[in-house]
Amino acid sequence: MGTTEPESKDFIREIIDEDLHTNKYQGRVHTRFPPEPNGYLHIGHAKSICLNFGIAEEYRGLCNLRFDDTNPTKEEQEYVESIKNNVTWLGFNWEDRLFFASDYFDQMYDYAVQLVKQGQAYVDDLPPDIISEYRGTLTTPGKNSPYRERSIEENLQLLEAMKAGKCADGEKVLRAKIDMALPNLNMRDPIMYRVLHATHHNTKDKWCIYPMYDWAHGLEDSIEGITHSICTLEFENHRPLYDWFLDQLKVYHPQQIEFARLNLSYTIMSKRMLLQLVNDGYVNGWDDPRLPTISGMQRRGYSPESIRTFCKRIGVGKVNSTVDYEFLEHCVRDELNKSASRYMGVLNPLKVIITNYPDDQEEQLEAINNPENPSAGTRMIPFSKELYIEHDDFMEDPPKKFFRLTPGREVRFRYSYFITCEKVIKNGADIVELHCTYDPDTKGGYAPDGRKVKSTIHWVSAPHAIDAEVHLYDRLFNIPDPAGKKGHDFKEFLNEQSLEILKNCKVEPTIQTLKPFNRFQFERLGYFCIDPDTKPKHLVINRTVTLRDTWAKIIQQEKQSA
RNA sequence: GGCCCUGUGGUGUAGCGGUUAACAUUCUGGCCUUUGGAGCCAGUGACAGCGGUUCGAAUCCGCUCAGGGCUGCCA
Repeated sequence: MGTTEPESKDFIREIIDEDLHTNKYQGRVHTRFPPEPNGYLHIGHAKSICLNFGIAEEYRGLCNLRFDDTNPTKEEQEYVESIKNNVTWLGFNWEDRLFFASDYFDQMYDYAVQLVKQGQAYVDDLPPDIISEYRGTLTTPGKNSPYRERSIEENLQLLEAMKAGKCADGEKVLRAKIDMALPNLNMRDPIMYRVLHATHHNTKDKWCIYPMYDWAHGLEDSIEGITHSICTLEFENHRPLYDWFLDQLKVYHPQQIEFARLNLSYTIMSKRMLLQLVNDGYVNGWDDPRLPTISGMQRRGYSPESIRTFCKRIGVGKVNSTVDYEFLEHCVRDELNKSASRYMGVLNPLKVIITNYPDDQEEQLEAINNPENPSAGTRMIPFSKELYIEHDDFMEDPPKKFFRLTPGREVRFRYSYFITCEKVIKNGADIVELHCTYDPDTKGGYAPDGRKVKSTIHWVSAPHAIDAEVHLYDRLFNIPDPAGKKGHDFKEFLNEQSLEILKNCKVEPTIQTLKPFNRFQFERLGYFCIDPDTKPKHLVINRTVTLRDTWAKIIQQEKQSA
């Protein structure tokens, strides 16, 4: 099957094993997933969710869902709702541990006062551009602010004034007093609080100063008793600061561990870029099936299981890497192959008349729902004199490797009869209809005389067919790394053919029993799901991914060699 | 010309001083098949380089090279 990966632990689980061995946290394992509610979650976040919640499950520990909402100018309630939905949909449960950084604002303020009292934080009046200038550069040390040596008393009063709303945005900040000459820029008196007169989605107008990430994050972890604070590589240089704050405060001290975030080829993972595609109408909302957002993938037809398997199989490391999107597709196909029921649907219909089939007759034929899973049972599908087949399954003048229907050739119509094409009806160059005959002795698809056919094609009975609109999706970008092309806007590489809408599709009647988001396979075509925009008289179906298509590959190769 | 992190097939991972360097995916062949699906079999293909330690190095050490991150009152 190929889904059983060798038993080996990633470096994070090795660290946890070691901590358990040395009893560093009294046998506890407590992680957290800490999204900022400033956009929708994507597949990269799914990796983090699976890591954090997965570790908690494996070690019988706990994982908190915590919103890191320290910047009210970017955060919205809509995003917190979507994030909660996504985590639940992926199959994880935070139980009673839903937290917000903003729950701790009072406590954080008290800690800041403590640091001021210890002489390790001060209020700075320097304007932003000067603070930046004083910070120095990568290769030169910074300079001390002239306000750095204020008395503790004065700092206390000024901090209180900041909190009380006596300062305009940007007028003052609270800074940690560390060392302006340290090679790690993050340690050059980092800002702890800035003045921001903004309404917070949670605390409304209670605060007009908000904590910075570096100041807040370790405190959040400490307050919640987190043992392993797992974050992405770009925070590596922040770890000394994370440690410094907790050490100075002498509070419970979790361990920060950094791993490489996920990159996927032919798409983008930046929240900023995703927001742009959504806001500027390049896609139809955050849940557009072309987006790598969890909501988009859900709508596209990805199952939570397939995403979890994908996240597990890509592994966890410290090397920046890009996973082939083909691997993601492999993971969905692999999972849906086992779980999805099969149906028949025709995307580009070509009418077929079975000339020797009685005019008013119809039959119900038994079809297997899922050959990979006998317990999925069977269903009945109607057969009649007029059928639709896929236009691509007929060629009047076929190349030699084409096994499907051609003039004079006999093929099997799946689960029904052997059919021979006798006559092609054309309108100019367009093939509009096929006149065929069937062999009544081949009912069910077997010939009593043992003769074989080269191929089996799918079909739908015309009078019974349900009309459907099918959305075919392709990769969003034309190049593997649209975000990394220097000197170019990523939108230049948008794939114009990423969405193809087919309005004249014919599907078997059973499809009507399905509900939005239900996933299934159209035999020989791919995996699909019902779009939530489906209305009673208007069926909309999204294609998740095609089946592996060796015929398509042959055609492509011949085109290339021609 | 600073600091931090990282280099194993095309891609993603395993390897923890002795292995014919493993697995998955991709690609190429073949078998099988009432989905040109699935499944099965085979093949191509990697330890960044140079020194050192050692009987023995992908594994330990050093240097070089390469990639990534860091100069928001973003997270």
